[in-house]
Amino acid sequence: MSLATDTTDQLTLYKRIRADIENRILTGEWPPGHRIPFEHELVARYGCSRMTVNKALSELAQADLIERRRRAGSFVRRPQHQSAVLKIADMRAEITALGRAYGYELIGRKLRAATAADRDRLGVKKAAKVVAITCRHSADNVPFAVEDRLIDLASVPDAATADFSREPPGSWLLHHVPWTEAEHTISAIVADDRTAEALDIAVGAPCLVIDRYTWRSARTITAVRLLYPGDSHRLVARFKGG
Amino acid sequence: MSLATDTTDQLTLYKRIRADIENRILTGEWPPGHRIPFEHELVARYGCSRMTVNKALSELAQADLIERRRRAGSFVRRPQHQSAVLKIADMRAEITALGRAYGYELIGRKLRAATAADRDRLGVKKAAKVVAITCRHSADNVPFAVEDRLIDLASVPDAATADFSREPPGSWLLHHVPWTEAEHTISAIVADDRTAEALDIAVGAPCLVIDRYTWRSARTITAVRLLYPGDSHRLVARFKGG
DNA sequence: TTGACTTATATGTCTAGACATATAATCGTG
DNA sequence: CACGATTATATGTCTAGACATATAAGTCAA
Repeated sequence: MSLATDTTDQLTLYKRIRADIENRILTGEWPPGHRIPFEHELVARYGCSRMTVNKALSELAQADLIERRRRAGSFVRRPQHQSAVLKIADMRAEITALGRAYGYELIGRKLRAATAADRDRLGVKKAAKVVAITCRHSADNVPFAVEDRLIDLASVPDAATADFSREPPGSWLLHHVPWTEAEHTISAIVADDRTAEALDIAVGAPCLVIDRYTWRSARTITAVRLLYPGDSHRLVARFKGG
Repeated sequence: MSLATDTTDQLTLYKRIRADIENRILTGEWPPGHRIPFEHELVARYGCSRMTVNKALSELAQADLIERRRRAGSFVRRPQHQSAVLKIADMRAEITALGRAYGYELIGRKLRAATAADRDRLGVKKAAKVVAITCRHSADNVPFAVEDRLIDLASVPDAATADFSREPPGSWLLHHVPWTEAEHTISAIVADDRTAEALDIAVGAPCLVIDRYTWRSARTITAVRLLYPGDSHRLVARFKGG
């Protein structure tokens, strides 16, 4: 089997080298732990300069496919933990992406000094002002999810005056506070009276719960709880890895 | 404000350049759409060769923080969709990572020709042989999740003879069929009699359901349904992005 | 056998060039 | 004005070197 003739693509050299090695790893020809040829060997094999193979190997290392160790060489990494990329677009995008009509309804909005429960939810210690928002998202006029959100005004003062009667707080935040980090907790509950009514489902029906806690460089921004009807299978995540 | 004096870290030059630009983007100083200085400008500013700033910019482009356009320049990208990295380790790792004792119990294992339902679950059309496995994972002797799995023997013939009485099929597969792709569907149900008994919870209690469908280069491998007690908040996902 | 020192070596970073290539901007023409 | 041809330019890739640095492996003494 030749090295690089299976795909006669118009690839640049370093991309071909990278693809060659990637294929060997993905097909299992070079299993985890296997030592990749040294850079100087690849240089000889492909007849190019070391910078070129270095670029290919560096990208493979960045993708966690190989591990590079000084003096020792480069090695195929063992499959990492399966990690799924869960796309949680903002609700409007999520629903319109499904080809359904997006509907939004503000149920409640309150500006208040943080209660003990608020502080706990946001993970802050000192007293602060917060906005509490409850709203509902619907798809084709059917309830899709209810949202219960807390925004820390110390981090996002503009949220005090923002008009959430038309624009969902998630979309608003996405445009005003980019590049955040977040932590998600996914769980299931059975609907209580209030939830059942909001989602138009039966009391005792299963609900999917996503708690998302968002911050930005150690500053809390918002905590949100999303409730979905449990039978809807909407959190689809694809992942690559092994 | 100086360019690179805030962090006097022992970083290599290209990493410092990358960090400088990244900071400017993350702080909002350079908002989406902003044009990054041209390579030759950065060369002048940092007093280095073009390959060095090119490496910094290439990595930022790989990380989707900037977009590079020939002749036009490099531009700060608008925040992508929030995407969460959902780590779904194999169950043993997941439980031991929590510092709890892992327990495994095979409940049933059947080798059979695929039924219509099996084919549907696996997403294959032609008849095939499958292994159906039901098992339970426990943490500190408390039921943690029940697993209901189907393995396509056409793709993984070894699974026919593998001993799943000691080793969970997930771990086994992870070691025998690396580098797969998968799709997850997350939903919620209420426990029926069988589920309630298996998880040692009340009938009607909420359960979190993860359906994972795994393939490898267009070949179906396995379909698994995991049932967790709904109150356990174990699917924690952190994400970065905006 | 163990620990400290030395050496060899593979990777990490960097340079000062080069040519390729896509494309924004300009210029000319109908 | 519209449209096609030309040009300028920023990025993309590549080279043939260089020195730095971490570390596996070998060496030697206690």
